Amino acid sequence: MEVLDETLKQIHERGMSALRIADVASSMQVSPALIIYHFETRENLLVEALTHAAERDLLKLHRIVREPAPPARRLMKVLEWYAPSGAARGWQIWVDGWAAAMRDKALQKVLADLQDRWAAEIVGIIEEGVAGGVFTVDDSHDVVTRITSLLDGLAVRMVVHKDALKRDVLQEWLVRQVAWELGVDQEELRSPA
Amino acid sequence: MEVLDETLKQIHERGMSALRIADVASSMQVSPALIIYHFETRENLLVEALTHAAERDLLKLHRIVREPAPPARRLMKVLEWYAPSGAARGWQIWVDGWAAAMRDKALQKVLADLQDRWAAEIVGIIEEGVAGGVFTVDDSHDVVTRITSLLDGLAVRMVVHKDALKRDVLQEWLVRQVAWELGVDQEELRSPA
DNA sequence: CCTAGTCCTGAATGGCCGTACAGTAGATAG
DNA sequence: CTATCTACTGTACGGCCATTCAGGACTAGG
Repeated sequence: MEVLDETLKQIHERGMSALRIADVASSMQVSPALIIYHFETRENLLVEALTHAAERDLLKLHRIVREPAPPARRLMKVLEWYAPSGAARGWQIWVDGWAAAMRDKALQKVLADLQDRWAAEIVGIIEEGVAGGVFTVDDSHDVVTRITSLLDGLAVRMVVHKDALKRDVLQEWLVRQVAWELGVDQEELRSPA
Repeated sequence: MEVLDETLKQIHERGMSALRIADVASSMQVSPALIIYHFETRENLLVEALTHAAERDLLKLHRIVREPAPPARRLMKVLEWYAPSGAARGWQIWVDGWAAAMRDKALQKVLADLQDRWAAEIVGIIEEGVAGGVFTVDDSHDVVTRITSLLDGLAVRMVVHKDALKRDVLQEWLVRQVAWELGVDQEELRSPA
């Protein structure tokens, strides 16, 4: 949906709480009333926009997970893609989303679903690796929670305190952590030149 | 300051972006104009409130750091206190703060200072431990960034997706991570019964 | 006393914005 | 051709809220 993309763009620029229907409408060259016509309320627009963003991310994630490549390779690809880059476009939205979700059940559900499906995909990769004898884990779900939590925390540092953390350092630390969690050598995870 | 405490309470209840001067004023039984009289603008009130919260946390932190106890003990005490509990009162404010700070330089500075001073205190403990031969680290500053990032990420899960993560599991994982980072045995970190 | 300063108030002001509503234009179908 | 439906618009309502302003009250210093 065009409107949802524009809404996400506006959220990225102004922040979720400052999103104005009038802005979205004028960017799309339609009347504000039309937005309400389709989405009923501003709240609802926000929820659908985040859902849309989540769905898009999950699609991309799924594509990587399906690729024909060894688990280690795919896992690192996922993490590389998920990790914030300079603009960190996607991340700003999630941080905004966390803040909003603390007081909004609908958003809470959207984020919880996103989180669950994310975790499930990664758990999948890891269990493939375990089955193939390359990874050794205690509880793959816990491992995923820990790895993604670390990533979230590091991402906050990049997004909030701009460039307090370089992207390649983040990447490096991620490799280190993953190697430890999965009982493999860091070299096996590093992407080939 | 009374007003700042009340402001923090309101932020906690309604969220930063929804804070209304009128609410703070009426809770304090004064006129809204008085708030503006003292703080000039709403923005400014928010910045000062967060600064106040940061200062309060840093004071508490410093008290723990100064205690006469082995470094390992003090480090765990700090992390136990910083970790979110059920209500997670403090944490909600920081998540809100992150979101707001992404678009507000003044807040960015407040949070960056808080972060730096936090890190510095913990680095202090770790270096004591290293000097005493109990800890082994590569770069103590990096270690702190990693540990606190993990904590932030786990905290998000507790605060946003309420109770998707039990407090004692979080604690457990923290011990695990710290033990690894500092090259000590987990048992040496666990708090004595 | 008087002056000046500080703290505080009530009552506007001004602007913003989500939302409701009544209605238009165009397409579709019977 | 008519009736209906859908997508859409302009306009206006209604409320909310930060901020301003013109003072009032109380204090302290001279």
